[in-house]
This record gives sequence, structure tokens and C-alpha cells, in this order.
Amino acid sequence: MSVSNARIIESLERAGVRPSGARVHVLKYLESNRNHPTADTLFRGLKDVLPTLSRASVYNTVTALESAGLIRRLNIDGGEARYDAHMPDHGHFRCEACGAVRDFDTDLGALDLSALDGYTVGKRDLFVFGKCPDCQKK
Amino acid sequence: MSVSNARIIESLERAGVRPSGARVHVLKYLESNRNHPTADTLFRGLKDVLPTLSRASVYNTVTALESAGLIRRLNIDGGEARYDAHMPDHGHFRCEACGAVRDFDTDLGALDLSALDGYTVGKRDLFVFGKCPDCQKK
DNA sequence: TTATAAATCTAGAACCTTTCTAAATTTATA
DNA sequence: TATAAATTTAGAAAGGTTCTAGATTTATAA
Repeated sequence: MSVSNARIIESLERAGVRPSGARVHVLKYLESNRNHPTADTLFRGLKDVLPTLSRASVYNTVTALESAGLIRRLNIDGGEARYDAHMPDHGHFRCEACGAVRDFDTDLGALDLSALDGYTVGKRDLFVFGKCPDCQKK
Repeated sequence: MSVSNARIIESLERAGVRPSGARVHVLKYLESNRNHPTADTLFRGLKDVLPTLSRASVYNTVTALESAGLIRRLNIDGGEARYDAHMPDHGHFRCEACGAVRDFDTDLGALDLSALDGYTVGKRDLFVFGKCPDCQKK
């Protein structure tokens, strides 16, 4: 396990979120699995360590973590939301063949947002769609 | 009315889509209203001109228009999809206070996608969130 | 400790958006 | 005018998320 509970608890507390069991394990899962899981993937993936976890708690938890700025919610298509604990700016690529979502490095700061003069600018999402190398072979 | 039916029908036919009543009026609505309506807004906004229109037809129609490359579907948050007939590359700004979505000009071609070497790159979505000037005053 | 209050969690109902289904209607073709 | 194909309709169904009320857990105070 590359992420220690102590560090998870520390970042929760620093963000002003009480480190309940659900929060610790959801954040830990997201920091250990960079594959942008859905709420359902989190729910099923955490059953072992949190047998009494409910779906509602998964939603409560990701909402709390997002509000605290610890994770981001990705609405990359019309289906299930995905969650990402990797906070530095980056883009998301989604393969239209296999559905996988992966991060890619790019400088969103280079974008020209001068057309938004007078607007407060907060978070940015860059989604790129296409076909991943594996799916191109098929 | 700034968009003539004849021109709408022409672009539908050029895109290989049969110009049924629903298709003509949905596309016309989207070309005349650049406010990124939802399916429900389309449904209610077209009641006058298409009294028998059903919700299912709205969905069928926007799906057909999107497949034909005439409009794009925006999944900018977890709620309702929005539709946009303005096809040149541009960004979308969404005000977190009033919920309005508006286009803004920016050069998405300037983005560094070199991290996606080996990937086929198709459509791109840039979503920026913040507060519009009107909402900042309140 | 023990009592009390506050926060969190649970299970399932409810809700909202979208898709599906089967029948009806419309449009094109012969 | 008849036949076939495409489109549309209304409502049911599905999928994902939020809500609700009660139970549990955690923090605070005596």
C-alpha cells in the first residue's frame, strides 16, 4: 500500500474534513487508484474494507471531498460521474471504444481566456475524445 | 426569423439526414437560440410549432443531428445535457451562480496534446466554471 | 465515566433524465 | 393506390443520484 492512512487522515484534517472511516477509505482508494472510478466502482471496491458502506455514503463522501478541494468530479459524458484525486491541472482523455478515462499532462494555463474578461474563472475541464492505442489495433 | 427553413433543410440533406418536421424545427431552434437549451427546453419551446412533439422525439432528433455532425451535445455537469449548433471550436463557460452556459472564443488548437502521442484525437470539450459579471454584482 | 448533542451513516424510497418498446403515423417507392 | 420503410408517439422502464427518517458513531460536557 503506497498511501498510508496517517497521510490520508492528515490531508483530510488539513482540509477541514473529519476523517471518518468512509472518508479515509474513499480518499485512499482514489489516491491509490488513478483510473477515475465511478461511484459504483468505489462502492464495490470498498466492500472488503467497509462492509457496511452504503451507496448513499459513497455519494455523501465524494461530495464532501469535492467541496473540500481534495478530489474532483468528472462529468465526462452523460453517464456516471467519475472521481479523481489527482489535483494538479491536467486533461482527461476518454477512449470512445473501450470507455477508459486517463489523465494526460497539458498546460491548461496556456489557454487564452481573454474572451472571459469580467468573469471569475475557477475550475477548468478539458476532455479529449478519441481512440487509445490498444483499441486502434482491433 | 434569421434562419430560413430552406437553409435548414439544405444542411440536413447535405449531412444525409432526412428533413422531417422534428429535425427541421429542432435544428432551426438551435441555430436561432445560442443559449444551449436542454432537451426539456427544446420540448417546451417547440410545442407551439410542433404540438404533437414527444420527449422521445426530441432525444431521437438531437441524437440524429449529433451523429450527423450538425450539433454537439454538452455534458457540462451531472444534470441535463445541453445542445449547441455552433460547430466551430470554442470553449464553454458555465456560471456556478445562475447556471447559464455561454460560448467563448478560444483557440483549442493551441493546446499541447503531445502527451497523447499514439492516440487518435477527435472532439475536444473545454469547460470553464466561474461567476458571470451579473452574478458577481449580487 | 456518563449524558447529551452533533455529525455521520444506512437502507430504501423518490426523483430526474434518458432510453426502450410497441403501436401509430408519416413519408417514400412501386 | 398499395406497400414498405422511416419516423414519431406515449408511456413504461432503466440508470444514476439525491432525499428521508431513523440508527449509529463521534465529540463535548458534566
